[in-house]
Order: sequence, then C-alpha cells, then structure tokens
Amino acid sequence: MYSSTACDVAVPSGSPHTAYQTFPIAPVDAPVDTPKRTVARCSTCSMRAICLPPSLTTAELERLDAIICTTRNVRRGEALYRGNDAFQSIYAVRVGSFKTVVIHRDGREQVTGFQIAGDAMGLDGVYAGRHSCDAVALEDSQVCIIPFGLLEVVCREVKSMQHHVHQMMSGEIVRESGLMMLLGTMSAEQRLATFLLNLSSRFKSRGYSASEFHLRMTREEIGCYLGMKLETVSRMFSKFQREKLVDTHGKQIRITNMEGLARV
Amino acid sequence: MYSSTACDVAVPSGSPHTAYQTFPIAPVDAPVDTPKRTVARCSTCSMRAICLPPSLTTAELERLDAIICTTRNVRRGEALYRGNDAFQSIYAVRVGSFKTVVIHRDGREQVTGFQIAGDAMGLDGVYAGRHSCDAVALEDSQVCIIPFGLLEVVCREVKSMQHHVHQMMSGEIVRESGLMMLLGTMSAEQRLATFLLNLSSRFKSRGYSASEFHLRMTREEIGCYLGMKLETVSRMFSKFQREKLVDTHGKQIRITNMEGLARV
DNA sequence: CGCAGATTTGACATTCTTCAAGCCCAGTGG
DNA sequence: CCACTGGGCTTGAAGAATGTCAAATCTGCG
Repeated sequence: MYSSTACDVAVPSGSPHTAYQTFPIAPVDAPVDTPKRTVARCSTCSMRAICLPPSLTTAELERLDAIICTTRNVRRGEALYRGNDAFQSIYAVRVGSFKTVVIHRDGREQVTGFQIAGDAMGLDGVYAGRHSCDAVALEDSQVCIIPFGLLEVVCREVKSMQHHVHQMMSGEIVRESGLMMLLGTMSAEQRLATFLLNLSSRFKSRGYSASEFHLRMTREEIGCYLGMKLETVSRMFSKFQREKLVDTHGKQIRITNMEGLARV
Repeated sequence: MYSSTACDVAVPSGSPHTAYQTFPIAPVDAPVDTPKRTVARCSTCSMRAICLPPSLTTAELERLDAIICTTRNVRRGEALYRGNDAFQSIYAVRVGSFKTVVIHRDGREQVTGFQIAGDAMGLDGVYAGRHSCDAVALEDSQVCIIPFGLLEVVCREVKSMQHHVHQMMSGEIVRESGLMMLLGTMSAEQRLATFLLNLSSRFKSRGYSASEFHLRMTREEIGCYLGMKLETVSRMFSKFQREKLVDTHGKQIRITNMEGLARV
C-alpha cells in the first residue's frame, strides 16, 4: 500500500528537487553546529525559484552567492536557534524539516509553524535583535545561512531583492493570520483537515506527492500547533479514517478524498 | 467614579499626545474617502517616536515629509481597505482606532488585531499585492497614508529607515505569534486578562492611563479576536468584577488589581 | 420617550480535555 | 531469533470548559 523505499514522499521522476532526496548530511562525528563552507550557490540552487525573485541578473546572482555561502547541518531534535538567542541571520531550509515553537515563561508551548525544504525561518528575530522562538529540527536537516545585515545591504542595491524580502515577511504575516483564523474559529476536525490540506499543497508545490506523505512531527506536536491535545488529534485521524477521507498508518498519510477533506 | 469628560482615557497633563485628543476630524459633509492634503508632516508629528527610527537626519526627515503628505479620515464602521483591494499604501493611525478582520469564504471572521493611535496597518498587502483583511474604523478616525513604493525607495537610500521598516514587519510577525499562543494554549479567562493587560500597556506607552480606558469595540469583536463567544466574554468580565480585578461599566474599564489580573 | 443594538445571565447541549489502560512498532541486547 | 522496552499512538469513560439558545436589562441616540 505504501512505498517501501526510504523516501518520505512520492517524488515524481524528473522533479526539480530530486537532488534533495540524497543531499549529503554531515557524518555523525562532524561538529554539527559549525557552519561549513560548501559549494552551495544560489545561482545553481534548485530551490532558487522559492528563495529568490525571478528576475535577477547574473551579476545580482553573483552578489548573492558571495554572501550566502555557508550551510549548517542540524540533527533531529537539535535547535537551529532558541528564543532569546542574538539574531544574526535568517535561514532557508535546504533539506529536512523544522518546527518553530514559542515558549512562555510559565512553560506553555505553542508550535507556530512547520518548515519544510524551501521555507524561510528566523524573520521573527529582526524585531528585537533576538529570536522570539525556538527552531528545532524534526529530522536531520540542512539550512542555508543568510546573514541579515548583508541581505539588507543587497536589498538597498537590488530593488527586486528588496521587494522579495518584503514579500517574504508580509507572507509570514498573512500565514499567521490564517493560523489565527484556524485557532479562533475552527473545530478540531476542521483544524486537522485544514492542516493536512495545507501540508499537501506545500508538498505539491515543491514537486512531491500531494496525496501521500510522511509526517515528521508527532501527534503531540500537531496538537500543539493546532491548539488541541494529542488525544484529540488522534481521534480526528481515526474519524477521517472511518469516513474514508484519509488512510493513515501512524505517520504515513494518504489523502484518499481531497474534496471530502476540504468540505469538512 | 469615572471621568465625566468626553475623553476616553485619562490623559496625563503634558502628555506628548494631548494634541490627538482634539485633532480635527473632517466635517461630516466632506468626502471622507478622498485623501486630502494636510499640514501633516513627519518632521513635526507627535507620533514620530512610534512611526520612525530615532536617528534620522533633518535631510532624511524632509524626504519623508515629501512622500507622506496625505491623511485620510474614516468614519466609524467604514473600511479603510478591504480584503482583495489592491495594495498601494500602508497606514499609520493618527486618531481613533481600527480592527483588522480576516474573512473566510464561508463567512467565518477572525479579528486579527485592534490598532490605536501610533499603530501601523496594511503590511499584509505586500505579499500578494492585495490586502488579505479588512481594516474597519471603530470610531471616527484618521490615518497617515504611506505609499509603499515610495517607502521602498526611501528604504534603499536610508539604512535606518530600511531597518525600521524591517522591524515593523518583524514586530507584526512576533505580535501574531503571541496571539497564536493565546488562542492555542489559554483558557477564556486568561485570554481576556491578557487582552486587557496588553491594551493597558499600549495605552500607557502612548501616554494614556494604564488603568482606566474606554473600549471602542463590542463584546462580540473582543470575542472574535480572542476566539470565543460574546457571552463568554461577558461572563469573564463579570467574573473579574466579582473578584475585584476590574471595574467595568459597559465599555468603560478600570483595572483595579493589575497584579491579580496578571496572575490569572 | 422609545427603539435597536449591546450586554448580562440562566439553563442546557456540545466539544474537548483529562485520566487511564492497552496497543503498536522499532531498536536493542541476550 | 526473540523477548524486552520505551516512546508514540489509540481508545474509552467521565468531567470541565465553552457554546447555544432564550429572556431580561441596559444604553445611546434620534
């Protein structure tokens, strides 16, 4: 019923992102927190369409290559940054996935997002010069490091880059508004359906299967994102299973009735 | 028990914002939607400390005066902009207050914020070139109109302005994260307490009384913001009244036990 | 003064959480 | 190879929080 390969998601042949399936992760004994010089270049990156404006000239691309030249590997469960860490850079996920978590003094936690390959992280830190949340890897992952001060320099010189950064930040604002709507007005059932459809469309836009994928987060993390308890998440999955909307085997998900799920 | 003046909030004498109490609103017969040239100038605006970075030179201030030269009056209940309107400008509230509302196709509404004098609105529109929410005046209000394209030009030339805009956008991201935490993890009682304390500190930072103020929004709008029904909002107000944390007479609010409210 | 909308309050229904028990499954060590 | 173990997941029963519906005030404004 499910693919028996190591791949999490069905990758269409010829996908522009196939390369990411096999991107080399540093061996376990390498110091995982040290940025390392790599051959990573925006000009040849397959994620370019997501991270960069479409209209850059060759010269502009070279400017970017000059500032975004390091990547960092983060192992499952480790933090890329934590709340209150000094803000220096924003990050783009190259391989793997993360969750961002806001942690209140009293211990309450709220997952504010799940980031997959192509997503940006860290823009929250610009406001106070310190990060306002933790970014934790859900699996062994790799990010591009984009020093924000240098990015600001480029944005003052390249108009399309400037506007792209503004769109990224605004997009984050819009994304969070949608999440507030979800948390404020939807039932548990609708929240989970919306979550699955959102993941589905994001996988699809990155060339993966829209209907079959592997969740890297636990039921508890999903609940923490959707504002409900893990038991409720589990019950809703069971409900979708009974109603033949989704076929779940633990973290392996297959959406069998996309329209039905949207109608919930 | 409450001030009998027309003022909504107690204004400390010598407050830098006293002028806003009597800022002239256009007469009712004036076309309220037409931007009008005014003497509004950033260089002399009493809201400057909120809207602008602290370190601008005189020359830089003059550049701003040149682009932000119009204001607009919006009467109670009218929209400054609506979802899907083409995005041109962002706005700063000069007088009055607004709510921003995300409206889902199925009619669900979620209030994503209340903006008072000194707050910015409209940054959601940068992402798609269209606004993603409605901004509706809660009382007769006035905003500065800041054409975003021109602002981007200034930001490419004035580094401190660029960083300030980035901080504004990032601040909106952080603010919304906090709201997600509220919606995702707090009880109705905690949400209302947090809401009142947040309003209080914002009034205080603008020179108004932190303990006594007038709510411009209905119980329903508060509920729509906090993810609960208006009846629940009302019950929580009654509860705070019984517990002598807050003294409410309809929309007139006096916080009598700030620490108690924070401990909820 | 009298209406329309806003607010409060009570009674009851629903949803979600809490607590508890058991299952599943992958990794591990005998 | 297989039993063991721990984390993650599922499910049931009971209870708490919040929503729904309804009725009675209250309030601002024409």
